[in-house]
Amino acid sequence: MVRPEPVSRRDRPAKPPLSRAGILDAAVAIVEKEGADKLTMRRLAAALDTGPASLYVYVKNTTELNALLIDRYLVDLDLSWDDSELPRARLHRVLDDYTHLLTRQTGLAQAALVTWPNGVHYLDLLDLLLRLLHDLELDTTTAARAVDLLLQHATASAAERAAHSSNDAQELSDLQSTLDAADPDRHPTLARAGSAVFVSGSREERNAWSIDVLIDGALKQATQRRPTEGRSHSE
Amino acid sequence: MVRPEPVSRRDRPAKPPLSRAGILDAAVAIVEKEGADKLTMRRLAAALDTGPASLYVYVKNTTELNALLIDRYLVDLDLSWDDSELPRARLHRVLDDYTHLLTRQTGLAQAALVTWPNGVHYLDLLDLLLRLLHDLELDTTTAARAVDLLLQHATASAAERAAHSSNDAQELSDLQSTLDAADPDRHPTLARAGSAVFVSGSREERNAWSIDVLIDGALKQATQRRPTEGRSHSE
DNA sequence: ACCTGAACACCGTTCAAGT
DNA sequence: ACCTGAACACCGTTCAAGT
Repeated sequence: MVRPEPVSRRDRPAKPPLSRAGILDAAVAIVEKEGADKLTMRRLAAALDTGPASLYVYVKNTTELNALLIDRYLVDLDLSWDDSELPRARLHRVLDDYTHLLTRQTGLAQAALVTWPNGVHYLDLLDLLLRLLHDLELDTTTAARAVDLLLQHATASAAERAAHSSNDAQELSDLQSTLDAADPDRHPTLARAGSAVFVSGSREERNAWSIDVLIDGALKQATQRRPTEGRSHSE
Repeated sequence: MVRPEPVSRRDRPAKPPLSRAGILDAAVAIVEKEGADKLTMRRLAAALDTGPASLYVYVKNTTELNALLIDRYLVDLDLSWDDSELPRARLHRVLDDYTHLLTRQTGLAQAALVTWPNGVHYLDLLDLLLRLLHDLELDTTTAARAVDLLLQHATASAAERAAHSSNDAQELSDLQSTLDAADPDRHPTLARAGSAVFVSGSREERNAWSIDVLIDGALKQATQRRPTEGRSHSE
């Protein structure tokens, strides 16, 4: 019974001690090289030349790992704002950037949807969004809710795109043919509209449209609140 | 070597032959009893008293299984509409129902987010939504996009709720404490707003607010288009 | 032709035992 | 005290072989 020779211990000069930062670096390397869906506790441990159990000393579970990873990615986001750019345009840009960031790696957006990113870079993003919405004359409560809605949309869009564009996803034609199966008697409105309307425009254009809808809708909500501004006696 | 006696063959009278419908029934039973996250090919096969390989004769993969299952659940949705109910109110009700349906079982919403439901009941839902939006004077293109946006919001909300409320999710307090960690120098807007604004109001109220934002935003978009109505020469 | 046992290639998490 | 080998309890999917 020949045991495989233990992988040479001298290759890396004294395998560095584990640490949150080191684990995160290795995680990024895996995501970059193999995609976020290949980031597993076992692979991560293997990359760090240890057993999976060791990771649990530094990271509570997979959910926490994902939350940390997302924040780590957020550092790449451009969050500067000089007033030469109109707030609405800046809003579009940062949300596009955010969506792109999450789309780059399959699985990252998925994680972001069900995970509150945990870290300072996420707070940076929230701060900028709030600032921009304030600049559009939204009150604090409305702005906070709008931030929620805008980020939810950006994240969900990224998750959808990543899911549909990769591996064993459904084909776009599946949706088409489902829609074409609309029975004019049972689905008159749908049949009259035609399946084409659901895929009209480019992804970028649709996305920009959605962001404007969200902003305008929030603005309307803030306006309705305006009359009661001085002191809110009703409601 | 004592083989375990084969589980009695006479318990169920002549194990019924497999079929798409039978598989789906068994899937619903599992989801109902153990939650959608426990629905796996292997468990499903076990429930049908066969090996997992057999399922692949009727279902392409897990993604297709989920798509079929979601449509199967959609049958419970109330899609009637008599004009005694204002279109906006009806819109709220059907979207609430849809969110509830997906929230009931962890994992169902997750699947819906990355999977186009496949079947006639989904078309029924689309038809009603389109009809209601037309009634609010939206043109077909705007209505179709609004449908997308409304369903995306409903699905994402359900996924978030299901994820955060169950099993090994992050605590709500995690978000609170992340927000409270806002450094007044680095995150002035956030710190001034306070962490409370991000969790103001009940879930139902926040949800209703979001739906109104989406509807109003879409209405604005449709209005802007109105001037060019007769024939669209520009753009 | 239709079905499936068994195998392949993985997972996350825990805990007793080692240093 | 800190770390981890090995085990526990699972996954989805394929394919050669059986009826």
